[in-house]
Amino acid sequence: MTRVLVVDDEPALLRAVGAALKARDYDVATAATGQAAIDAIALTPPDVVVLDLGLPDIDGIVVCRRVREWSDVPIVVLSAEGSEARKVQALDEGADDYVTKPFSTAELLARIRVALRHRKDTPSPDDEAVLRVGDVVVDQARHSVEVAGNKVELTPKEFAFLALLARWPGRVLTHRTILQEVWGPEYGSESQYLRVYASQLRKKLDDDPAAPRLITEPGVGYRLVDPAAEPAG
Amino acid sequence: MTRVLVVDDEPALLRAVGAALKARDYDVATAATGQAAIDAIALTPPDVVVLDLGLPDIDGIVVCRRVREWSDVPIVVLSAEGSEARKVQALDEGADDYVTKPFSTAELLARIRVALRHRKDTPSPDDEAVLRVGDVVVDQARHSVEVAGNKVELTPKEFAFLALLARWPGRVLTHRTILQEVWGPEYGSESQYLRVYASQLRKKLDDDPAAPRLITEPGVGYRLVDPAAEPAG
DNA sequence: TCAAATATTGACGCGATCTTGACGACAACT
DNA sequence: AGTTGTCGTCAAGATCGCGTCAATATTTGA
Repeated sequence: MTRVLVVDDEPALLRAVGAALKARDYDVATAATGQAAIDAIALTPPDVVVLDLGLPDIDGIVVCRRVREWSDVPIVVLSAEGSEARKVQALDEGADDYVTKPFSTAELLARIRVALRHRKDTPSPDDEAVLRVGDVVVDQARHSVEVAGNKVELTPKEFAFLALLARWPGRVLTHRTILQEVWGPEYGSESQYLRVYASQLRKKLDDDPAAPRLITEPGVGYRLVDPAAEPAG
Repeated sequence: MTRVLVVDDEPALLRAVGAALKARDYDVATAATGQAAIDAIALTPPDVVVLDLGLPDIDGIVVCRRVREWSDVPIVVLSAEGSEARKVQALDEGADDYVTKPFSTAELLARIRVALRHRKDTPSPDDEAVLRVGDVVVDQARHSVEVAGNKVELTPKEFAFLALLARWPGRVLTHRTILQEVWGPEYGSESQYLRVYASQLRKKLDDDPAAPRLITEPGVGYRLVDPAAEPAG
């Protein structure tokens, strides 16, 4: 769940903002002082911080600066002061937004959503989902398989079977595990399927019985040999 | 140099904001209408956009939404309207900040700095408005598509489907992913839609079964072939 | 409001894929 | 040697997913 840390010394405001956030299913933590806020952020980093500038111990802007030394957590500043200089200072010290009191709850929530959007992890293209086991290349993004440079056409179940083995190179996967991963959780004992598909895979992978890629572990399951791990084998 | 696009239909405001930005060594571009803004962002993507909501042609919030279809460029909204509902809507439609007129120049500049700070954090996803995959050209800003130089008319859903595939050239997008991106988060199992739209797209793209552009990955999803990535096919 | 464009849903044929049963090979154990 | 159980292989039938067309509902725009 999304964690929000609300920092303010007025219990009334904490209660109001906290309730609004909880109603939206956020996980809310609170702090009443600057030091408590810094400790809380360090101990259990929230996804976003709502920070009142008027704290009894440390100036809110200093809290911003201190936190920014080691954390990029989004900070939404609340303040009764509308002073332009103060706004500029807070924003330049690392605050991501500045809301002047009195503010509307709906607006604060919207600005919190914006802050969270910024921290949203990018669905980066760097998750190279290409598995290589020996001369077998399984590209999970393209759902394509190559063996020794030659493209191999696999059916959906064949692909799922091979990809599963390729994710655990050299490791034995039990009949039960394979069935549940490929066929679904309700399967587990239909090992005839495995024999059929292992056979088809060996055929399509052009597997040489003298130097097999797909190994049967009798009574247990199957594995894909990993030349990188056991060059002697 | 850092590029800022300022969008407003009041010359006075353009001049004032433009001057303040230029004095800080920003590279300033301007647009007076929503359409001009969208075109400018597509043509020469700025590092941040300052967008007035009160435009003569398209509503500023719609501009936000349109731009967000393909770009993550930070948008700082300006508005004379202080209405809470409008603020929330703009922020939820993709605006990163909302400044109510009259505003202080210093504050606007500080908020622009914040927006730029965010931009740096996200290295650079693909903010390309025009996608090219083989001989298919998808202009996300104009919602137009060309195949081998010929314009193709697509319905909104057809366009969204194709643009999604074009954003991930060569990659398989699962049925579920496509449904959620094109139809909405509440969809996920209506794969009949996909068959209908894939069929229509193939027809409109004049797809040759012998050299298909739109590939079905049985049991998984669809992908657009990327000749640049796999010339061997 | 009406007409056109678009989206949704149902029906159906086709082909690939999956499932199932049968059978022989092989090894371990009795 | 016989028995038993697992494995590999094959092939026939059942099933499922896909593409396609068309009818209906809904939305959009004038």
